[in-house]
Amino acid sequence: MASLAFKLNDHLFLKDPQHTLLGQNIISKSVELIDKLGFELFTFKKLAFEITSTEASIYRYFENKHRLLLYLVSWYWNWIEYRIEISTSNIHLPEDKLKAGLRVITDKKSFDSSFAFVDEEALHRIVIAELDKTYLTKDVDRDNQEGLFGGFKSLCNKIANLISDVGPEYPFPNSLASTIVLAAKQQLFFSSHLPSLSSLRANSKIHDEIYKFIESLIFNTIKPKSTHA
Amino acid sequence: MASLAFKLNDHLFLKDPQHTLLGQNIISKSVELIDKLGFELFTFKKLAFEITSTEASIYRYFENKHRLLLYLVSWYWNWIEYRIEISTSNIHLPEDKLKAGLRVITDKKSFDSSFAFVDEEALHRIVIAELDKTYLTKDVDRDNQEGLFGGFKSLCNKIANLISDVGPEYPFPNSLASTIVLAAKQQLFFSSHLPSLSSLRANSKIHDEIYKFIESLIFNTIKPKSTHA
DNA sequence: CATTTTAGATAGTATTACTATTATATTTGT
DNA sequence: ACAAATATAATAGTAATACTATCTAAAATG
Repeated sequence: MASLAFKLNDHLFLKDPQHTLLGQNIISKSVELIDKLGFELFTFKKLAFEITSTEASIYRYFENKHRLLLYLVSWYWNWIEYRIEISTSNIHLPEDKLKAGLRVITDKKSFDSSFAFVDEEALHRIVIAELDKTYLTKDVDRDNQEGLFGGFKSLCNKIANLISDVGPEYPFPNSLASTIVLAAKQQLFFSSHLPSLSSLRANSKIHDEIYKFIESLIFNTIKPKSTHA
Repeated sequence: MASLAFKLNDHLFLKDPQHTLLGQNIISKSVELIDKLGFELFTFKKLAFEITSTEASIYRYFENKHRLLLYLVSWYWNWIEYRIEISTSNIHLPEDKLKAGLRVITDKKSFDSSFAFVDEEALHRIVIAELDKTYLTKDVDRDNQEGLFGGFKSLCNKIANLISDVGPEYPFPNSLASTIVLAAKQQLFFSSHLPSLSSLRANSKIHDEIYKFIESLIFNTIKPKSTHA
């Protein structure tokens, strides 16, 4: 089994955790722990205990727990973009390319054996619950300058391009791209926790329902059929 | 000047802050302070210092700082809904009613003299930056049972109804409503902090731009023109 | 084999998010 | 007008958090 690694922005970590055993333990156990406790109750001390190491050792890899979260989230977006690349590479019709991309975004996430020490299902739940905390801080602008949101920006930009290929005249491709990427995760959350904020039911078909919601949103918006009808 | 008050869910507070001077000071100064420091760095100790009172006194009004945030956000959504009611009450055409509602959501927020001790402009910034923290917690389900998200749910429901009045056959009114309410604030944030995630420029016309983006999204989605063209 | 790198052990600090208790104002009902 | 209830202030205390610092041992590397 080939084990791949993403090249993430240097500022996300002090020492690249992908290269050492301790680093890989930090990643895999922090995913499990943040998923279980939520980011607020997650601490380096608890993580250290779980991997039978010490706080000080973890601080050698990550400046603080916010950077660790940024690292995980960034890894997630790299993974999504990589999956979109795979699933759109042999499609040529712009409409179908966009649809394939939307499928990746709205699909259920499950373990990807190319990345042995990451539980993608848990990581997806973390992104749903904690993504906004990565950029809704007083440090956004500084963090952005350091390139810490590169993964998310790159993915949204990719979707924006797919949108523009379908509807070159549509004036807001970037806004639409970020809106639907966020809407996909919001609707998943709402459907199971605040159901009155969603028209979708949290059952086995939920991912397909979200896809339909997003598809109708995008295609009707970028190619209002009346224009050429 | 008539001073109005909203009837907010009892569980949001221990003692209603609208009824006492100290309570009003807590509200008005916490808005200023959370806006300035961000929710993480905001503490009851700092707030107590600002209003020359004590931590213990503030704890008599609010169980903890999360409930205070929920209170402020809830107040905000009540205010928005109230403004939508005013601006749509004398409109009869469903399309125009929906448009008027969208205007309220996307418009620049400024001080409303009916509520003397609340700075709505600052409160709007708080909602943009901190809303997600109100429900993206491990306590969502419990908080939801207590009715703490009533304000947001009620507003989204109102928008969903306006949507259904325009397009009765559209299958996802609630999802669309929550999506656009959140998109409006996200785009405002992105346009000034992560501009590559938005097609809109953060200048004096930003609110009008956001309106156009949202309007095209909604109207094309709920009434795809081809259907009857 | 020497040296750099990596990790573990231990200790310490300011701050946070509370809880508890007591004392003193202020308001209210009669 | 006065007692009783309520509201607030003052003070103290606690477990936990998010770090920082230093020193030593082990392991990888050249």
